[in-house]
Amino acid sequence: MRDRLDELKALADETRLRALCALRGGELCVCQLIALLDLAPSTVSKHLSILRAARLVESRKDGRWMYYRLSTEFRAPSTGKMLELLFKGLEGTECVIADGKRLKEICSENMESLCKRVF
Amino acid sequence: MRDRLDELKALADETRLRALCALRGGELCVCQLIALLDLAPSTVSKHLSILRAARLVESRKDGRWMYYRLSTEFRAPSTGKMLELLFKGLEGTECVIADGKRLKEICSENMESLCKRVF
DNA sequence: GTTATATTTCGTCAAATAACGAATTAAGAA
DNA sequence: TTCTTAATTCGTTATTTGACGAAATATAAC
Repeated sequence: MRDRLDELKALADETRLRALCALRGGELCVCQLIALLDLAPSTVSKHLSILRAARLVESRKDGRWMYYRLSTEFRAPSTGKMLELLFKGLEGTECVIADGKRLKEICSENMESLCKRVF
Repeated sequence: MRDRLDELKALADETRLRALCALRGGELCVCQLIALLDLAPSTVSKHLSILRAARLVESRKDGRWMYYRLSTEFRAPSTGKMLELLFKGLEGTECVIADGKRLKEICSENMESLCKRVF
């Protein structure tokens, strides 16, 4: 019950849902998520730590950069299926579409200059 | 997005999850839910109104009593499937088993005397 | 009608949460 | 080494949420 509640609480926030949707396309650097979500670095970092604590995302460090991606293994097998349904339900949402466009621009940007911009 | 968030926020609370699980067995009167959850009537009523606002439960009035049941139609088709997965993941949970036993006792009780007890 | 009773609404308080900036950490780059 | 920089942790503040009891509402019982 606790595990399932942690997952649901992690999902029940617009910013974190947007971050998860963005990660569907593959791993992203924290600075890219900061640019997308347009929030303070510390705020985004906190959101990511909540998602990671619920095991919804995993991370890897590469030099100065930290990359986050959707988890492939979850605390319960049903969680993965739930997420797929959730994402399907969110596809086509105004917000998700807008984020998708914005993310394309962000990903085309050079990461060094992106970091300069967001920090 | 807002609809989906309302649903997730409604689900991201232990008391409301317990109430939903209890309703899997069929509709229940508010006083039965009060007895199960062991919270103040006003508190339980608030939780139910949150579930209803998210369209996760429906209600019908019968005389002095108000009955709540799981919705059959949701805001999005995926919601029903998500709920099934969620319930499946919760089956066998210590808390859900305990509630199941307790609910049996509660349902065997006469409703008049149950109400006397909880109010 | 009046009274009793099941439920909801409202106001309040305490705890949890999301936001930020400042300080800290960890990893190149100079 | 020292400096820069990406990211996190910490401390504070404003907002949201969950709990309760008191008051209001609605319906049956008298």
